[in-house]
Amino acid sequence: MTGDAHTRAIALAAETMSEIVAFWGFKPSLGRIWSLLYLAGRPLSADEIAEHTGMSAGAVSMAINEMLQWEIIVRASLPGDRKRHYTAETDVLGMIRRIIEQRELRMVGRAVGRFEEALALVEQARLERPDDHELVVVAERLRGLLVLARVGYGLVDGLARRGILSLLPIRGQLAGDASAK
Amino acid sequence: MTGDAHTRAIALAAETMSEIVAFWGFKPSLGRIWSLLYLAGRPLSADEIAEHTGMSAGAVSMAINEMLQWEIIVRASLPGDRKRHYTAETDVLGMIRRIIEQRELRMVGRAVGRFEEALALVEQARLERPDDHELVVVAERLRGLLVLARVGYGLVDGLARRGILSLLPIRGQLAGDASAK
DNA sequence: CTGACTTTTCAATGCCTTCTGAAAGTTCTG
DNA sequence: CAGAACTTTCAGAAGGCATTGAAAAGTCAG
Repeated sequence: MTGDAHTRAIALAAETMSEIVAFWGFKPSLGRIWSLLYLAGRPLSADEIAEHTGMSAGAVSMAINEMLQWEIIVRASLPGDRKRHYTAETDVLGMIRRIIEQRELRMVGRAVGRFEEALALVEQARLERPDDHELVVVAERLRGLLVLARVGYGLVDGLARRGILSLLPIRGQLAGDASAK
Repeated sequence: MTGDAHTRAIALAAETMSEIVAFWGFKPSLGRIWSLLYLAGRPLSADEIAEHTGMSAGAVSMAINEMLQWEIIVRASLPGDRKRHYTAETDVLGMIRRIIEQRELRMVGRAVGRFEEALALVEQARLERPDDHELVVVAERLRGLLVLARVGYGLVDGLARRGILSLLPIRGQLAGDASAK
């Protein structure tokens, strides 16, 4: 890592964020770009982003549009410049809430539906072969998965509705700095 | 999807689980194999797994060892058979707790450390150039990220210690079936 | 100890996702 | 409305990751 402390700090934060969002299922470059915009503190144009990240103009364009869709960044019209500029959405908790609502909730919901479908298939098979003990086991375990998936759905739904911070109360005591800033 | 209802049900559940675990950052095949073992309700050998999933013996071996490490499946010695057999761990909540503890907690912890490092770099740069307003903005925002990361760490840590179900109380009312089974 | 059977290892392969580079499309200015 | 500036699109390239296939290692019964 080269450059002055300022540059290195931004690179380090961007790299960290890229890993976090990759872990969370997004392209790493989205995290890098968001960090760049967030820490720049002013609107940047697509080619400034390309320059700082080393990405091609095409890749930057695609990343920007993906992030606009998630409302993770925002367009900022800068007077006197024909280029479009972008700033990072700063309400990180809101971003997380939105993503949970639009992505995780959908995924868990689909899982619930598929487990229900699988269970229905087994119950149907049981009607035809009531004495098959194996089917009893499968049905029982599928019911277990289904219950779990439904509980998960309820949790995610609650998170999406109330926001991540609704989790904090359960922790009893929260580290002092959590309410700073 | 072909075969009788029983077979299709298992395939559907396995596919669903493979997507869930893939989403969660594991290889899809781990989810498929776990489902297979979970729904089989009896110990299966490596080649039975290979047969049902269509994977090669090598891939099955690697998947099995990865799952044994996470304690997601368990070895079961079957008398009279030289092959090793495996069963699925059935305590799904315990599995989740373990994974959160060993993986998510580590990752969030690393993020905290890296944001601290980045902030330290910026503070150092500020000593040299106290009038650089840009550095003030960067430092302030980095502090924001750091606070968030620390709160996240606290949350994940709480989850790992108390288990996922510690989240349920916050939901006020829980769907009736959550405490079934 | 031997040979058969089972599991592990790992280089080569194929697959899938993301990025590049350039052409096409769009928007703005004069 | 012409031309320049900027953005988007997309076919192909690159790279990363999981799987294959076969050889090596390990295990067990007799």
